[in-house]
Amino acid sequence: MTTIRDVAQLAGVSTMTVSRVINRSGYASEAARRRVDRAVAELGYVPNAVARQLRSKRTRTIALVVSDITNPFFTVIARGVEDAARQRDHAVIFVNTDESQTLENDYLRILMGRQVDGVLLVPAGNSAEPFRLLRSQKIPVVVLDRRVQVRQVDEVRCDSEAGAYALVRHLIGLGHRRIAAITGRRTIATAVDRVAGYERALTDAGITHDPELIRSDSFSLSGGHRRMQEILGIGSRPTAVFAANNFIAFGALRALREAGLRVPDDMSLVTFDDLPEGWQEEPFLTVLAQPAYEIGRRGAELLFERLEGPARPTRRVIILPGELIVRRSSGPVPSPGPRPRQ
Amino acid sequence: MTTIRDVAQLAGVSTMTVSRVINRSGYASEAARRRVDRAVAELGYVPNAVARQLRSKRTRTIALVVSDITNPFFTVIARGVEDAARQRDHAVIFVNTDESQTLENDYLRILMGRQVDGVLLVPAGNSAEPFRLLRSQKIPVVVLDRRVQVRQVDEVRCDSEAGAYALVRHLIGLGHRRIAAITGRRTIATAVDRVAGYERALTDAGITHDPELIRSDSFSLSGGHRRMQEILGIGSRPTAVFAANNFIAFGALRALREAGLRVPDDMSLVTFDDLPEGWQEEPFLTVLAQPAYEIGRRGAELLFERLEGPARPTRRVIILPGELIVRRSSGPVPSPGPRPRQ
DNA sequence: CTGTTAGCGCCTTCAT
DNA sequence: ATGAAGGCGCTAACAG
Repeated sequence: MTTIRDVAQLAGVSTMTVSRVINRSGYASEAARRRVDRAVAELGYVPNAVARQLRSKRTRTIALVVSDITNPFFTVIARGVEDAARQRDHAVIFVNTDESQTLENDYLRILMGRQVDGVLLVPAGNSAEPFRLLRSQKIPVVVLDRRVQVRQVDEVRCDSEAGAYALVRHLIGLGHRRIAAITGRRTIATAVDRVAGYERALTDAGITHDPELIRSDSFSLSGGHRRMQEILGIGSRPTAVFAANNFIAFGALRALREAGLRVPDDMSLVTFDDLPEGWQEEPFLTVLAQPAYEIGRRGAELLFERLEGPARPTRRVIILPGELIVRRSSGPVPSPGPRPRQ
Repeated sequence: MTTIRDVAQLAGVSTMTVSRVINRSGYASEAARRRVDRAVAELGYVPNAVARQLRSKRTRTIALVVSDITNPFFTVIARGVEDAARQRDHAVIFVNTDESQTLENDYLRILMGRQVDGVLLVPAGNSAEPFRLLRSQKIPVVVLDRRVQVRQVDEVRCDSEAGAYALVRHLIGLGHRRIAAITGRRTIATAVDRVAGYERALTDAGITHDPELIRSDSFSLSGGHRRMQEILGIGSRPTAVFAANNFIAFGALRALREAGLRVPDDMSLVTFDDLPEGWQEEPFLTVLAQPAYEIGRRGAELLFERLEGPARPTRRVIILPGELIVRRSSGPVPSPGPRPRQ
């Protein structure tokens, strides 16, 4: 490995001069500059960032902690984060917690050890522990996607309550009055907020909500599938379903198809989360598209602001609007009478 | 920040003893061990990995360089890499090159500076330059997904030629004889290999291939869309299309729908790459599913083997089989005569 | 079993 | 404009 000393030797100057030339800091004569540049090129010298980090106490590295990078929503967030980080010459370490608080905790300790400058976190639970941990080492954190109980933590997310409201109001506009909701675990704030928006839409329309129509499970295919089956089993079926995320929606869709029901002819279906163009053949679901890329990008920028000027004690919460995209999965209430299937 | 010295002081031992206890290396009396553990807990001490890295010359960090993490194929690879890395206590730095060789080069230099122990690379081009660069710093590299001209580089990928062969043979089995192919830029080996498999399948079936039916463009929605439109414009239309990846397939599908053609009634469509369950409503395309997770996982494992025993000079190439999944987008040849639409 | 010494590669500080 | 000394936090190597 070639070090700054090798360069200094070849250029016939001290290591300090090399350092100054490389970092464009301080003075250096034109002659010295040229000789150093030549030596650097000749040796193929690349400064050792680790040594630099040890000296400067900054790693120019941030971490993105999500539940599963395989979820398209988080993937797009990751891309937003990466683009913002590149602009500021920072690297990004990604980790997946699989929604496990234990794993999250383990990872945060590792990341702290690695001296990351900041953390973008999609919290696996609603504990304050991770924030205490990070604060104990003075590592700034920005929470993405989820609302959190902890005070004094910056957040960037989509407005879940308003988004759910828009989706359900759309259904009500189509004439639906019995509308089911399938949401995630109530320990995750988004699951709660989306139900809140759903309930407010019903209330505003003068519809009393039937607790039997609200189901909670994991934000997963199997969760959506299971709860949709349950809903199909109850006495007076709803005519529409609001799914709290894309996985739940696909699970529900599967259950509907298995039951021989057509969407939207027999049942309307709307959901949170759109898929990026290119990941779907022909968009079909009426969705509330979250600005995932922006959540990532702005989250990272908020973090960089903290890193550069830590003297800004005020907490910041950025709530981005979602976009209602009406497609073919939502339609008018099916006419009563004999079911249209044989 | 609390350092190893603080711990040593509180525990009343030397820093070396603390180091030994923390790393479970060398001897330490039960008493010393207990006192150190207590001190560590009391101070909330987290060892500084950066200092460790500087000393030990190993960062326990690998990099994954892909074109775009937003592509589901790479996302799943990333997950495979991350899981393998976690098992070995390594962190992963992700970067996106957007298929730009310049960006790739810039990133590799940055990663070298950060002293990553190894690199998993999906090369943006077919230049040998990145490999020279990495070799100059003795950083092991494993190439994922793509075949590369450079000797002595480990590779893990799916068998593109055989996969294309299987897809096209499937079409031939359905009776198709005029089959178009839309592939990516010929600078990328996978684009070439997939056409080779396509051609071999035709040849084996005694079909002379019409160069007019082979189109090359970027591996993108717009590429697939544009080339499909062209193909629809030629004199004697094909009855089936082989798309070389999922983006091309979706672009082609869009062009077909815009032209009022139904799949598979008017035209069959098959493609490389499946979407993970949960990202699609109801799987529709006949695909050659690549084992993306395995590509990532085994690529990382190959890299770790190199890192642990660098005394294995032989090059290794792991070629994983894809899986043909027949769905509804491929069907028999449409009967001739008046077109079925108005 | 434990401690001392030295130095990883770089940059801050202070001289010159 | 340039260089020498020193140290970031940790651990190899070598004493004891």
